[in-house]
Order: sequence, then C-alpha cells, then structure tokens
Amino acid sequence: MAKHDPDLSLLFHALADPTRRSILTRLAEGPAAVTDLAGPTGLRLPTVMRHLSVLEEAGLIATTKDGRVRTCAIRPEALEPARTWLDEQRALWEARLDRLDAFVTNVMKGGNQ
Amino acid sequence: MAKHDPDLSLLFHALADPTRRSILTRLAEGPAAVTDLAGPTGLRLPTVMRHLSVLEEAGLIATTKDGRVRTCAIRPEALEPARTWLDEQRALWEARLDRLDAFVTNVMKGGNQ
DNA sequence: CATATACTTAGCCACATGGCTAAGCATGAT
DNA sequence: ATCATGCTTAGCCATGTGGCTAAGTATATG
Repeated sequence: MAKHDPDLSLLFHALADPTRRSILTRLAEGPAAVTDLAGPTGLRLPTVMRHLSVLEEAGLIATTKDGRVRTCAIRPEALEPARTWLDEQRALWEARLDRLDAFVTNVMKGGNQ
Repeated sequence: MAKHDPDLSLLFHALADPTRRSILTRLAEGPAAVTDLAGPTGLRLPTVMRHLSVLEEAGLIATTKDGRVRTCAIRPEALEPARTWLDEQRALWEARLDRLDAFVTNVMKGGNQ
C-alpha cells in the first residue's frame, strides 16, 4: 500500500506491542538504562534493544550514550499525531452519525404525513 | 510477552496499516459493501477481506450479510480504549515532567541559599 | 435452468517481527 | 594490564503479515 502516513504507521505499530507499551509506562517514571528496562520484561538484552529501536524510530523515546550506559527517555510530544488522528476520526464518525440521525428524522417526518 | 492488553494490541495493530486506516476513513462517510471498499485501494478482494477481518477482530467495524452482499460499518466506540490509553500516558508523562520541574526548582532554591 | 455477481476459502510467496545465542566492542574498576 | 559490565552486532528460527491466484459457494437475474 502507498505510504500515505509513515509516521502514523510507525507510531501505531510501535504502540501495538505490550512489551513496548510496558517499557513506555516504565519510562514515564523517569529515564532508565537499557539493562534496567530489560529487567522487568524477562527478555534478553538484544530483544529489548530491538524494541527500543522500534520506539526510537517511532520518535517515542530518545536515547543518549554516556560512557557505556545508554539512557532512554520518553518524548511526550510523540503521542500527539496519534491523538490527533483519533480525534479527527471521532469527529468524522460522529458527524456522520449526526447526519444519519437528521436523515432518519427527516424521512420519518416526510413519510408519515 | 504476557498479553496484558490484548484489546489495545489488536486495536493499535489494526490502526498501524495505511490501507486499514483509509478503509476506516472511507467508512466514516457511511456503510459500504466489500467490493466498494476494495475499489479505491486497488487491492484484490481476498486481500481486502483480510484487512476487514483484522478491523472486525479489533472491534473497529461491524459487518452484516444481506443476500450476497456484506455491508461494513464503523463502530465509533471502538476507538475509546486507544484514546484512553493515550490520555493516561500523557497524564503520566506530564506528571513526571512536573515532578522533575519541581525537583529542579527545589534544588536550585536549596543550593543557592 | 443458466449465468453473472459478490463474497469466501485455500494455499502460495516474500518479507517482517519477535524471540534467542554467541561473539564482539567499549568503558569503568582493580 | 586485566577483568567485569553494558551494550552491540550477527545470525538463526518460528511465526505473522500482506500481497497474490485459483477455485468454491451462495444469491440474484434472465
């Protein structure tokens, strides 16, 4: 399929995995090193590393390396595109339902007289 | 990983594909038959069918079959869990930033007097 | 009944994803 | 200099995903 919204696809895809979501909630408490993030998941480091790079490519986290420790931190603004899309859709969907409502009301009025 | 939130995973995964998102926006204009949905995508019917079943399993659409025509319609309430999760995260992330802010302010006050 | 329409199912293919181990590399501690 | 720590890279494996074709089923329509 054409890549109309690579950002949204990356974003939603990153959020679609429970491990990645739990890493994000863990990071909500504050920045953490890779090993600290790996602990709670019960997964091996390389596996966690790949989850982290998915999160980073989606813009959800930023990482910096200081000495041999890589520290990961949340990028709160990264959620905005997802929120915006959801809000737009909700608006569209509800507008449609409203029009449907108006239509039905109209038909009933016209049909009964 | 443990399946803590199968709903959210299904939901975000369904939303992570451009074709599926475009089907959703198309459906925002009103219910449509499978063939009508397939047209704009340029994809074959079986392919579209599978996108539709992903959307249906995520609860994003409902389909009914009348005669030989299957009609698909949006289920607006299905977006709620995603919205809720995003809102929760934003709250958590911002709370953390606020605490950090307060901490920094505190340290500066204490350190300078 | 025969034929077109609208899905549906089955199955193939290439590639992505999520897990792992093993080995490498850079840095901090002794 | 040596060793431990913390990440990184390479590569394997099973499964999932997104596309397809070909053939099947069910319902209108003539």
